[in-house]
Amino acid sequence: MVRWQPGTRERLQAAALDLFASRGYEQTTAADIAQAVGLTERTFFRHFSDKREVLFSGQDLLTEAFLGGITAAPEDAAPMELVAAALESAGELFPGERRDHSRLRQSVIDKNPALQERERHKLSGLATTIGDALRARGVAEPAATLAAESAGMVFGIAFAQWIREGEERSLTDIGLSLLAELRGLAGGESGGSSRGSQRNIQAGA
Amino acid sequence: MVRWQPGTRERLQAAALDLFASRGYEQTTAADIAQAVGLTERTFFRHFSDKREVLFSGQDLLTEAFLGGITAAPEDAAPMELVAAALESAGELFPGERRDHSRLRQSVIDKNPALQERERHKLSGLATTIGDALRARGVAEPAATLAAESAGMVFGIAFAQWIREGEERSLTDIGLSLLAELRGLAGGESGGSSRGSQRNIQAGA
DNA sequence: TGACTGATGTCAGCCACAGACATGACTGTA
DNA sequence: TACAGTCATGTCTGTGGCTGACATCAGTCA
Repeated sequence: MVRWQPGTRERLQAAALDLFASRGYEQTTAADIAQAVGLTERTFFRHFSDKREVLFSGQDLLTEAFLGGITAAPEDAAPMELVAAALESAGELFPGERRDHSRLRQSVIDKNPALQERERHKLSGLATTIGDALRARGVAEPAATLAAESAGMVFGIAFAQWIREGEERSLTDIGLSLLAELRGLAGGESGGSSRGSQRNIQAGA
Repeated sequence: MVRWQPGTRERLQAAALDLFASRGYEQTTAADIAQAVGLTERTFFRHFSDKREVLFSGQDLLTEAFLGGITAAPEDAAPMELVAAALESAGELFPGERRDHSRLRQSVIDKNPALQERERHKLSGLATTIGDALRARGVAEPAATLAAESAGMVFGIAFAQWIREGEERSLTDIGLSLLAELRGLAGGESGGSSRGSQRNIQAGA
């Protein structure tokens, strides 16, 4: 098992993040990254289906966390409670120590539209998978799709807040708080006089 | 104004959709599309920033429709009411006659991940713009972001339903119905016994 | 020992896309 | 009429993302 240096993917990912952060994403070629860890461009593309993907591995772990939260929830949980359970479970994947790394990674993504596209796509795939899980648990349409997409949406907003400078709450706390806010927003009197929502708490509070 | 054939962009778009639909997206080169309307590849890329973009023009119209709905809403409308207004306004952009064209276009997109990425990205950009509009109207965070993303999310789901075979309701009807469903889902008793959501109406009903 | 496997290298090629410059209507103006 | 300016287009050339085909070669297993 030591025929070649192990952890090739990880070394490529680390080198890629380094180079992207220092030199910029577009200014870094796939060959640069490969060369940085003593490999060839061709090998890079054997490990990652495309150049962007080197920043987006580990998606499966996130998906599994969401799914795990749903599976572990009580049998009679309502859709939005399943979403809450999923968010809690996913939040555990991002302890405080990971915040700095996430920040660096996100700063790279935020500078490049192509990377933002991929990020959205991943989030969207996550929502699709959650939707499948909800339907498998018997949640009907369109509730399953709405709840699943809401989960992805809340996670995305929560994550963005989590890595904001000065933010100290855990990802789970932020996510659950956003979910509560959404419930307040959506559940509000449909009649139409909820000026109250204008003075809602700040996400950063 | 007739120096060159007018409507170059539109002719390129039509040719692209044709070729993508018959031959497949990846099997169609930018040069193929250009040639189909008597132009060169270079000219194609002067009209569209990249190959995918030829399928995604007209985004501005959609954005404007959403924004128009928000602007026209009563001063004291709650965030989710603004979302409803935006959805109504956007729905008008897609009358029944456009359904078939939308279906064809979507069938191409559904077959190619790269195109799906771009589609999500556009929807996400739309949500961002809506968020700005909501904040400009005084909606606080995180309500503005949540409402804006919800608008994009509902629009996306509604659109997918609108082009489903057999669907006959208008896009606006579907969108408003989904929004109502979301409000029911989210607003439901947070206590945790809404088994009722399992028998919610089908989107296709 | 020898067949086999699996990660890697090498080579050649396609295509998306971009910069630089030329062209050839057509327009406005003197 | 002539001449300069504009603008969409063509031409040429180059880079980088990505792929298929084939070779290599260390280690594994029969």
